[in-house]
Amino acid sequence: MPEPTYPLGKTVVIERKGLRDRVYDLVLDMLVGQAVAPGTRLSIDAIARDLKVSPTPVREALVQLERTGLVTREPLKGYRVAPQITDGQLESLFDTRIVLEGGAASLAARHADSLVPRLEATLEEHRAVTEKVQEAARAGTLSVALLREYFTVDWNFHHLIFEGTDNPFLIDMSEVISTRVHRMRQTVLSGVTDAGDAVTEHTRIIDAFRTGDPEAAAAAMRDHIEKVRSRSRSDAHAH
Amino acid sequence: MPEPTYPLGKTVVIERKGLRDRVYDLVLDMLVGQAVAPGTRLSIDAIARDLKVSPTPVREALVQLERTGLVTREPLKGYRVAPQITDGQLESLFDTRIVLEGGAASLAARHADSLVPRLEATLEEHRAVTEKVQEAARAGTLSVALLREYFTVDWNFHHLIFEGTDNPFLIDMSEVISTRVHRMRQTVLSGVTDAGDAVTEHTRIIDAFRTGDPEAAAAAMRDHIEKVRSRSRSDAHAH
DNA sequence: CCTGAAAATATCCTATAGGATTGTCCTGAC
DNA sequence: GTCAGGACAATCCTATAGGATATTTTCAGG
Repeated sequence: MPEPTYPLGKTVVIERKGLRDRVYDLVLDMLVGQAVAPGTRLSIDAIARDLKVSPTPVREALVQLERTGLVTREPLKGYRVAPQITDGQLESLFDTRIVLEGGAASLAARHADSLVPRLEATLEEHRAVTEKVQEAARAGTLSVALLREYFTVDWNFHHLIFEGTDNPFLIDMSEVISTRVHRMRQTVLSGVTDAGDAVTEHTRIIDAFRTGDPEAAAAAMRDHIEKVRSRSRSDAHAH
Repeated sequence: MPEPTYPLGKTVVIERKGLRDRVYDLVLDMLVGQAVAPGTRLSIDAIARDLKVSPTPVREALVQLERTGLVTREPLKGYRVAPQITDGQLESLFDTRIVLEGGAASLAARHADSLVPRLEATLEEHRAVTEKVQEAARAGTLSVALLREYFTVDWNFHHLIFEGTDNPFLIDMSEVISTRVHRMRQTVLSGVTDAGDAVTEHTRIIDAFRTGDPEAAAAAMRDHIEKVRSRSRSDAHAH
């Protein structure tokens, strides 16, 4: 006898998470959200007291966070917010992005047909938010919330391409890149000068996808990231 | 007053690890060592009883292992050995390797001078072990230990190139690849047919590094991995 | 013999307690 | 004033206990 089907529309899968996962989400939001000084101690007991939970789930959440590179651990000494990224590491991060995202673009070109419309939709959001940012910048009322929104839609474009590869390993690695990039933007505080450039470069990437040539898509992506790198350098120098 | 320097020769850094890290190492060795059936339950309490420790450090070790993809977790249900890799995932894994290792070879070519000698040394080991494997295969006395030794020296070559990039992010990602590749070889049990081919292909990679051309190194690496992929396919088909 | 529900067992998850280690502060000697 | 040594506090780490959830077993009814 088949069980009755309930007309729930889209069946929303209820995520059954334990305390550990909720603590993880909270601490992660705190790290990528408000800027917290690198090197700050993350006391297990203190966090537990703050969140009104026992230290046990907090410990497990921090173990999980350690793998993302956002926090570092010294045995018997505790956890700290990962130190500020050095110039050398920043270059390494861009090198890695060029390798990873260039390759992802090449692979995603296989499914360009279904990918391009989604990229266009995201680009439209990106364009809209960019206008709001530029407007606010002229008026001198550039809020942190708006900046965060801008970073999010910007990254959404890159993330879509990773998902377009349909490759679980690459998608997994994109998460690692994502946290590092977001954290970098917090501290370096760049990304305002390139408000317009990013949109036009993303447009070129979509154009490359439309040709269906994987190498063209990869080249457009590499070119974009190289330009982000050079803009980032001049920002740092202007500091 | 400078503190006295102790003539300890090479100062061995004593790793201060807690119980958690030792449990992690033990379980990891068990997973990549002896073949354990995918889907096997990893009971926290059972492992704790086996190792004569409390469940707490075991839980944290498993949280850490979850990030490597070797084990999966279902909240409130427990941990399991990650399921057998599917054919589609295997293709994705090779795609990722081509992207990642091709890019790594390109970047490592910057330091080709210091890298080539180390690659040659590892290749020599690889060649020696290969002969032992072929000999044993002819005699019909191919032990698991010898096979594991072969896989190790084979991977050492690839790992050296990652280290040659001097890029912490790429090196980190190579670890993820490493565990997956080792686990795949356990189950697929390939790698015997290509005993000779791998050495010659590695030789060609070194030759490419000698030219100093990053693109040549990347191409040689991509070519090698593509060949490993096709050999893997025919092995699976022969099964 | 098979089906389905209820009890029993095993397991996961969180909380609490205590030992071990590290960092800090204070005192006293040179 | 500077440095060494010791006591105190804070923190990490492991162990144990108990509630909550999942799984297995048992058993009654068809």
